[in-house]
Amino acid sequence: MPERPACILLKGPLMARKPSAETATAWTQLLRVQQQVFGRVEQDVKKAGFPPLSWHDVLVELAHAPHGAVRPVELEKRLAMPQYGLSRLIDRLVEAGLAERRQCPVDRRGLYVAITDAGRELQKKMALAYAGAVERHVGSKLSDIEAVRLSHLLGRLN
Amino acid sequence: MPERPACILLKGPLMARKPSAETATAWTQLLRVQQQVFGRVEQDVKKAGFPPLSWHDVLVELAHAPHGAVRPVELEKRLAMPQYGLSRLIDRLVEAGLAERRQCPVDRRGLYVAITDAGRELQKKMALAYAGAVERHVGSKLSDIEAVRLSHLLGRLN
DNA sequence: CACATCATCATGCAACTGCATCAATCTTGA
DNA sequence: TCAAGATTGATGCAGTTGCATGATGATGTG
Repeated sequence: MPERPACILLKGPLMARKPSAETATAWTQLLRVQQQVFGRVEQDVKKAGFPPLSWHDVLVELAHAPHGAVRPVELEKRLAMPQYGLSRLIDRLVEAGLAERRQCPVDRRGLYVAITDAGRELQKKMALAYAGAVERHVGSKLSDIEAVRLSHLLGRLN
Repeated sequence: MPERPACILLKGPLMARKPSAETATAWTQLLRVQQQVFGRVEQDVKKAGFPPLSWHDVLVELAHAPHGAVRPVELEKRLAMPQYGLSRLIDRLVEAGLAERRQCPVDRRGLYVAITDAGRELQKKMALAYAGAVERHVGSKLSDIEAVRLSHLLGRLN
């Protein structure tokens, strides 16, 4: 079977096939619900006196890593975060005394970001507030079966 | 801003029940997948030379409203956008000649935001690029049945 | 080796966001 | 009617993000 012939219709912006109504609804729901639920969870955590959730994401990665240290490059991949965003997030963590930068012995371009004791402590406290908020805004609204189905459907988008 | 109901169980950080593993997975998937998919769609639209998707959201609301004009208060509700965010988004739309502010005859605090011809034109073109990107990044990855199930599960979180 | 290319991380700048607050107007209730 | 309070919208400020680019060190190739 020959390749689909190069189609002039696909060249310009007009080539786009339209999504079905079902797809459109799923798209808008995805945006809206994620925004709402994320907002509620982060608000709860902030109102408990904690920094943004992204701080926690990094601290968890560090806390669970051997020696409490990870290369930024590795964090970028694990957290799907842009390089400049991570660089500045590390700035803030360092500024707050929660992490420190160390020279990487094997690659002198590179770094290790290491969690401090204060970082570990904050991470543990924050995890409680975070978990509570997720339970309140997600766990209590879905059965485990539904949660699995949701994860699975979301996974198909990746 | 509505007060959160006082709940003694929510007072300390320690009271928080932890979410199940299923819930936790659903939460992380929700964040990750939404971020990824939204990023891809918005990138596609931007690379086609269009402004952010939020512009489109407002333009669509305006375009479909009677007389092409809506009160900001109404937009806030429909788009679930914070008041100051919308106020500034309107600034940008006006600045770009896509909308204009008009005095509201029935409430002198209020406004009407009205779409311009240029706004209608952009909205139409943008809708094509937007629809194409959604079809590419969402529609093509889910059957309609799955999309309905996804919408339904997401709806339970709201 | 010498050079071009790539990988890693930082940063200047403009745009955007969140928060608090202000100004103007409307609504309510004694 | 009038004062207290609520609603509507804008804005100053600090913090954050996106984009492009720079600086430095690694890697690969002739």
